[in-house]
Amino acid sequence: MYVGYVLDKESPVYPGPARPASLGLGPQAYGPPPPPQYPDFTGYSHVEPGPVPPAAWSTPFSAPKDEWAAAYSPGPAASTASPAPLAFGPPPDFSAVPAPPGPGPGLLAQPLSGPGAPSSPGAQRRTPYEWMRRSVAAGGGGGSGKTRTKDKYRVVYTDHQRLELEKEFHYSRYITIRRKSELAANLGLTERQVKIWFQNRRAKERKVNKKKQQQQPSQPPPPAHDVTATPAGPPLAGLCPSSASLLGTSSPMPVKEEYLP
DNA sequence: TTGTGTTTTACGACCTCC
DNA sequence: GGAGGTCGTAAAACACAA
Repeated sequence: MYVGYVLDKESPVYPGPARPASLGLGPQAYGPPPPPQYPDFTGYSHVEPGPVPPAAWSTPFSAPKDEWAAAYSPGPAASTASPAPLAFGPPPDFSAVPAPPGPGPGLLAQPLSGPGAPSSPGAQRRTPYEWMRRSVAAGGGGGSGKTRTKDKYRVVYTDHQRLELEKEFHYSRYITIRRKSELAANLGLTERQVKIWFQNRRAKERKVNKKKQQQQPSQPPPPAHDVTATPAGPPLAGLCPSSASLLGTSSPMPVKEEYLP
């Protein structure tokens, strides 16, 4: 099935910039709106000219966004940016997104210096997003030769890689094929890695949401339009059996009315 | 320093859609 | 049949208390 998988395994995890940074994740990078497989899904369109960010997730994800803003504006540099709402709108120029403290100028404006790209040197021990600094000790992430079992291993993504992935995730829970390709090229990851990262990220979000709901059992279930979880849930009932099961009464994942059949 | 709990990559199984 | 979704899980990486 995964033809490229073998190649992935045989090649360095971080083959290096596959494309010049000038490839740009600019406006065009947000290319075709919703993934073709989700024709009904418009809330996270990359080209939607509407409010920024798309109202669809501005509310449901307000909390995460706050954390997001806090996490990415820890220092003076943050003054130039409020990554939260602004960075994920149909960005006039994505490269304008401020860089996190550390690696350098524009996040996507410069090519990766490699897997070992330095990460936030000034990061503190405990930050809202610990991952922002974790990879430092891990040898800058990928390609450090970390071994697992015989042919299995896992690398630690660099801060920059995570940052960009998070940004994309906050813009849209489901990445388009095109964006996945571009992101992979720009971050020196494989498309497979990007895909899996998004899968894991969604899983994490579901887990967090589930936890939140369990912690607030007394609260009435949120209205259907209150999407506290996977708002984009492209699969939804008809598309994904797993998600469909989540739509049941016991589901901790309320679904926006407009996405319901 | 070590033990333990949590988070992060990565995969396989299974499912649906095209 | 391929691609990509969820779910469950393994194991490395990491944080932190003792």
